[in-house]
Amino acid sequence: MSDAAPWLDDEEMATWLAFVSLVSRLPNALDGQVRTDAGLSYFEYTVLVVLEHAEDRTMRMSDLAYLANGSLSRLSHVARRLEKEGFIRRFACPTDGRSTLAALTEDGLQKLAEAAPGHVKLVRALVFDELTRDEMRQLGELSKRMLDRINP
Amino acid sequence: MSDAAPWLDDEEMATWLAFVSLVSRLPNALDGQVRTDAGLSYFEYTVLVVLEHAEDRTMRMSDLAYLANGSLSRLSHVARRLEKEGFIRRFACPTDGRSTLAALTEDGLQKLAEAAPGHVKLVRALVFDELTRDEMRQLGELSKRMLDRINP
DNA sequence: TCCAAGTCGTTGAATCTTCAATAAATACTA
DNA sequence: TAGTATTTATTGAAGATTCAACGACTTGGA
Repeated sequence: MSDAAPWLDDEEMATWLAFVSLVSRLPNALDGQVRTDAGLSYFEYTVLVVLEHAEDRTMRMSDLAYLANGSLSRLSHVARRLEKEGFIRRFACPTDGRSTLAALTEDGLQKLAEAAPGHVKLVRALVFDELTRDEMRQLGELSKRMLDRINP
Repeated sequence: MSDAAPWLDDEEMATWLAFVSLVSRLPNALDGQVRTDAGLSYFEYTVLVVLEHAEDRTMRMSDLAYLANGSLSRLSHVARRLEKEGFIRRFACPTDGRSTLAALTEDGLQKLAEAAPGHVKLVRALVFDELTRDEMRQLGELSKRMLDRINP
């Protein structure tokens, strides 16, 4: 902590204000759509989407939490709710007694179908319709680099 | 809602996965630093920063909520905590009886000083150190455009 | 002026998330 | 192999956020 970082200059500050505002507001926008269309939070929706693309639509809780961008504890609480509603089921992992596997049910798959079209439409409207192909690639590139900094 | 949006192609999907992951994780990273350095949530910190830059370090609750990227209700709850701790004070607006003004106190200013250096350092480490000048400008540009889509 | 409609902020209840503690199983090491 | 350290997941309590309802005030039009 000994070395002080220089403060942001005007251009950096303008960039930061816009970017941090985007980062704060985009999740709310996504959440609102999914909640309206399917009665799920965006995190719950993400959990179901990740499971949908997993092999056998099944995944370890730890891995699911990581891919859904949430903590294991958060997932555990949410999984209880999702299981209670019948969208997923949980069972012990046969090869590692510590692990729990979560699987998407048919009801969960159907729930996804309710939210997905509206979600794609919103993502297009808010993000992709605004970008050229090159800008889109660049956004992905920059995002990956920043992510690498965030993750250990 | 009649027209269906085409699903994302591979490049779009890869971009979206990275971007949405970033958007989900960056707030947590920022929150952790501010919480460690000053015992504030990132939203609380943002509220103080916005006030710091306001005229007379004073601002209407509504405007403050907007600029801090939160709902008015959220701000109202947080303002109670911040006021209790002595970092801000609230008083009736003299020109509009409906409004409340919030002002940063000396203690609040000092609290900011505890968190700011670490915050700049982290923002640099996670975002700006990773980008060239042109990429930085581009990120700001794209962020602004997406924000315009989100806001009404 | 008076009333209806709109704006501004707060509040309490319900919901969600985090944090720390715990339990159970596996991996490592001497 | 015994003992310790790690990994995995869940839980309950504390804290934070959202939502809907409310009260107080202002604005605009009849």
